[in-house]
Amino acid sequence: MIAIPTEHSVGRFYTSDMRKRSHGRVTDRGARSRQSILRAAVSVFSRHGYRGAALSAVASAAELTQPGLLHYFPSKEHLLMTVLAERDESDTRLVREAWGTSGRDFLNALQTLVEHNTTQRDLVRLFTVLVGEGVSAEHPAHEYFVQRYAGIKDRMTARIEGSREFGSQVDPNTIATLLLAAMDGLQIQWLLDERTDMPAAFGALIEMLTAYVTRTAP
Amino acid sequence: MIAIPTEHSVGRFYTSDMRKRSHGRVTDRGARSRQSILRAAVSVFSRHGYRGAALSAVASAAELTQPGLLHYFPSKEHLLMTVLAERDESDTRLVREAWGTSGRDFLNALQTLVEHNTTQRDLVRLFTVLVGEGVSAEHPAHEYFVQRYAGIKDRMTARIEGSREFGSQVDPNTIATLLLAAMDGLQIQWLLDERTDMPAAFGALIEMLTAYVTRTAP
DNA sequence: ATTATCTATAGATCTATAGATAATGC
DNA sequence: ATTATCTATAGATCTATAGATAATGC
Repeated sequence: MIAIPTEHSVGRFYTSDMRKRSHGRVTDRGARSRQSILRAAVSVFSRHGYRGAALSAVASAAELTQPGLLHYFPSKEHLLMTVLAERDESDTRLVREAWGTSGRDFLNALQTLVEHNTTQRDLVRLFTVLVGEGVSAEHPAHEYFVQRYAGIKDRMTARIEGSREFGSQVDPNTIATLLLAAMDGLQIQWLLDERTDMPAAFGALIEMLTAYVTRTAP
Repeated sequence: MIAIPTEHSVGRFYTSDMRKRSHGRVTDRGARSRQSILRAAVSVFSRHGYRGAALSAVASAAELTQPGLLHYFPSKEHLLMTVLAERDESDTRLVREAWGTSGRDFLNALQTLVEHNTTQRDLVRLFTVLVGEGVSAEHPAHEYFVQRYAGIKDRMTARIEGSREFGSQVDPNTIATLLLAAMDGLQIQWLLDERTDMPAAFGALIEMLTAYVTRTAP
């Protein structure tokens, strides 16, 4: 779930507003604490989910008291949204590079991403847990995930449409849906059983897909 | 996520022990209340997850007070496990029938299941939310989901191995992993955006898979 | 001066238990 | 008699605020 570029605005709301309180000053110490809190939040949220995580647990993992944490993030919800926004940002950077130009390169980029994710257990679990909670309309990150998935799928679809390797025999949107579904589903299985070979299974999908679209015109 | 036969024992522990308190008697009224609680739990858990759901919310949805609910289930955790066990059971029945004999029938049964799931939004959301929370080792249903997925994958793998339609060119375990992943991932997307066409995307996978295995020997 | 952090605490839940009362079934 | 259900409540959290003290940087 980690990656794939996104640029919706949820991030901006929550990332920037915090540092410009009163005069917008940030000391080095403050910047370090803030980062420490975000790291701790990834760890604690990924293990307990948003609802199961106590702010005090995040705070103590960041070596602060719980009100100390709230000096940087006005509420638990703000902390959550900031974690999501900042993660989105850093992952985006990573994938944009791998995002080739030909249809074949596109599939390779996805495969690379799946391989990369096998080294990011905490982050994968974070997104899997949060999107699980987030399918409920009541969850604070629900709208975020709705937007995120819509954006990802749109970009993937456009990417497939733009490649002549994919003939008109397959519907780009359907293929995008399927590729994304496979990535998410594999992560669930991998988190429940680390012996699950995500790259192998995803590779099989890509091979079948490639074989399918090159059937008529190889 | 709903279905696919399972027979591990988690269910037995939690389903049966409740009715045989002291003398094991159950009045009609009691049986109705118990069912009412389970129905309410599906609804509330599916909307708030296990962690976000308050017993009092389940109780009032079942038209009982919160201590009234605890007369039937000694703890929130027992209620959760019973919901999972009883759901497993009823879904199992449904799918066993559709579970054909030839490899083609197997894939058809899965397709039918995906179609059936589009009419079961609450149940699909229940399992998606709970498995999301459950990927964390700290969650009470973690072990349940580990066992459930292992069981499902084993049975799917065996089913694929037993069909001569699937040549030796594909690894049965890989295919089982991929099919299961696609189902889970599609549910996430469908829950986030109901316009997602799960049957179409899953059908595309089946078509590509079928084309792939019949490539050499059609 | 401003930022960072702490202690103390209000107020809201939430699970589970104790014990009383109402309903049901031999 | 036994089961079903309720009221009351203990005890444990958990978020967020108020207000004091310590650290930092012009």
